[in-house]
Order: sequence, then C-alpha cells, then structure tokens
Amino acid sequence: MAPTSETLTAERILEATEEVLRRHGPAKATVVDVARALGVSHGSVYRHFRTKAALREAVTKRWLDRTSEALSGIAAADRDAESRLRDWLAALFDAKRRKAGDDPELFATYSVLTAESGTAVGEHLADLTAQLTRIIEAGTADGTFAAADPATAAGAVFQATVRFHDPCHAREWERPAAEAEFAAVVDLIVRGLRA
Amino acid sequence: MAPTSETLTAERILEATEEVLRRHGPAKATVVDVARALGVSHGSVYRHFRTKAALREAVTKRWLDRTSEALSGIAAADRDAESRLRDWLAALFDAKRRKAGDDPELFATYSVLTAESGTAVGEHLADLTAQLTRIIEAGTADGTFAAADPATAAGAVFQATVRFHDPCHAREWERPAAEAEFAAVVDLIVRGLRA
DNA sequence: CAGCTGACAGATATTGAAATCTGTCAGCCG
DNA sequence: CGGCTGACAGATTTCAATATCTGTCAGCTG
Repeated sequence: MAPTSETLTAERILEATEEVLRRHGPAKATVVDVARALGVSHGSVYRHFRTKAALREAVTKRWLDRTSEALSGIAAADRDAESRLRDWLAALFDAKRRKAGDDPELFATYSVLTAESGTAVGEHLADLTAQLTRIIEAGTADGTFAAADPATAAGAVFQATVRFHDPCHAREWERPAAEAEFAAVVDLIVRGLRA
Repeated sequence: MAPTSETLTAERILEATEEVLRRHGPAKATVVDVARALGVSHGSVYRHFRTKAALREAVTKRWLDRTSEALSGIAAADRDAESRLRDWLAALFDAKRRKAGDDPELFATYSVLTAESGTAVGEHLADLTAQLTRIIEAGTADGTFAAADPATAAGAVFQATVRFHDPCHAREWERPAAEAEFAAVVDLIVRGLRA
C-alpha cells in the first residue's frame, strides 16, 4: 500500500499481485494496479516477469505449492497405509471445501487462474499423485493393498475422487449430502485397493 | 425454414428451437428467431412455453432423455452384472466423448443449457443412478457384488466416474491417456464392488 | 552502470446510446 | 370461441467511440 523503499524483489511483486487479485478479481487485476500498489512504474514489474501471464502463473504456483506442502505431511506420516490414504483424501477435500466456502470470491479468482495456467497445474497434479503413489506403495509393501502398479492405482484413486477436489465441482461441496457421498466413494475405493 | 401451415405444436417448437440453437449457439438464440423459423409471431411461442427458460429446459430434457434411453437397454440386458456394469459405464463415456468430439459447438451449447437448467439435469442424474442401482442390485442378488446398500453404491460408482461423463471434464476426454485412465478407474470400482 | 521511469504503439476493455429481445395483452381472424 | 398477431414497456444486448492496458525501449538517476 504505502510505497516501501525496500528493493523491488520478485517476492514482493508476488505478494502485491496476490493482494490486487484479492481486491479486484482476476478480470480487473492489471499490471498497472500491481505497480501502483508497490509505488513503482509498471515497467519495473516487467523487469522481473516477462509477461502478465508469467506473473499470474507464478502467483498460481505459490498458491498450489502451499496445498501440496500441507498434504505431504500426511502422506509421510508414520501410520498404516489405509489410515494415511483416508486421512490424505479427507484433508484434500476439507482444504478445498474450506477454501471454497470461506472466501468464494478468492476461490473463484484462483479457479480462473488455474484454468488459464500452462504448466503449473499439471505439475501440481503430478505432485499430488506422486504423494498418493507413495502411500499406495507402502500399503502394497506391507500387504494391506494389492496394486499391480501403484502409480496407475494412484492415478485411478485421484481421478475417482475428482468430484471432491476439482474446482469445477465446487458448487456441490456445500450440499448436506456431500459428506456422505465422499465417504461412500472413499469406501468403494479403499475396498478396491485392498489385498 | 419454409413456414409450414401445420398446426403449431410444442413438438414443432422444440424442433425449431434445437435447430436455432445449433445455428446461433446458446447466447444468440432468441425466441424471435424460433418464431421466425416457424413462420409465426413470437407471441405464439409463448402460448406453448411460459418463458424462454422453460423452452430451453424442455429442449434440454429431450436431449438428456435420448441419452437415458440409449443406456437403459444395456442396464436391462440379460447378462452377468459385472459385464453389464462395465458396458454401461463404457457406453456412457463413449456417448459423451463422441458427442463432445464430433460437434464441439453443439456440445458446448448443451453444456451451457444443462448448467442453467433447474430440475432437468437433476432428474436425468437420478434416472442414470437408478439404472446403475438396478445393475448393482442384480449383482448383489447373484453373489457377484457385495453392496450393503445398492443405491448408495450406485451413487458412489456414478460419482467416482464423474471425470468421464461430466461436461466440465470434456477437455480431458481427447487426450490419448484417457482410455487407459478410464479402464483403471473402472477396474478399481469393480474390485471395490466385488463380494 | 544497474535499475527505474515514462512515453509510445497496438491490443483490449469500458461506456453509453441505439437496437433488439422478453413477456404481456387487447383485439383480430377463421 | 380458440388460437394467432403485433404493438408495447421494461430489460438486455450490440456497437462504436473512448479510455485503459500490455509490453518495449531510449534515456534518466543515484
């Protein structure tokens, strides 16, 4: 807000961009707005990010990475594979549902950003399925699960729960039945994985 | 096109509306266009459908019903439950993917219509899960499947395959990996249902 | 001289006036 | 008399003029 005199860094630009996106929404947030918030000319912003699209993608990546990190703790926990899988899926659903419910406008903003993102979303999804793969590998090793190919199984689990983590289904997460529907899908999946 | 002199019926209006939607798309299709195509005044259309929204919903319902009918044959076929389930899911995916691939504009049109629809889509989904429920009930009866509550299981199966029939995932149906991903999800689900 | 500025060209978005559309209804026609 | 028409009010959409934005770069400044 008040033009700080610290050196202009990519990090500061990303913070200002998040703030501008939060205030103006994805359609009206401009590079000029970001520069104004930082008290610099918009030319300076282009010194750190080649295009507006690159700036938006960097903000998106930061946001996605925060989710990945929160979940990786559960994936790496020291518990039986089935509990970890259930907790991980529940945590993913919960995080998404909370974000969508608490601040719908901000969530809509990031939904637009992820839709226009080039590689950031793909990498994020690859990261999440890698976490799932680790859980299923552990379960296969200790005899809980029987998966010929843990990576394929992880992909199937991820896609079978798409309704509970993909933004395009956000509208349905608020319905009272959502919790029971989620439980039914997870039960079906876990039974499908068991040895 | 050429103003026919047959009596104006709801059916004829629906056909003309489909044609206008196909030509102009959902954003530009107007009631006046439909009336013009039929060679009548737009006031006459309002004699058969109270609002433009009701007219659009009726067209949507017709379109959805055609899908339901095509699938109900498979659901009622005289074969073992697991084959019927696999065929039914494959037929659903195939029908959707073909529609989206063959005429993307028309598919986009109907995606808009279903998104704005009030009850028609809900009824269609209820119809499809009812078909699934019948298959799973049959499988439970003959010992193939073990489902405490076939209706709940059917809902879970339907939602676990959402990625392969919900229009909001249409973009992903064209990717080469889609077929293998579908197979993996169906295998996981079928294993989860088995006794 | 490294980093920032601000003017610029072409692309995109906003605005408000004019055109079109939705939904109604009094009256016409067969 | 039942069904259709066409004019109408208010809402929505279109269109073109205007303003703003993106991305570049020559030159300023500390």
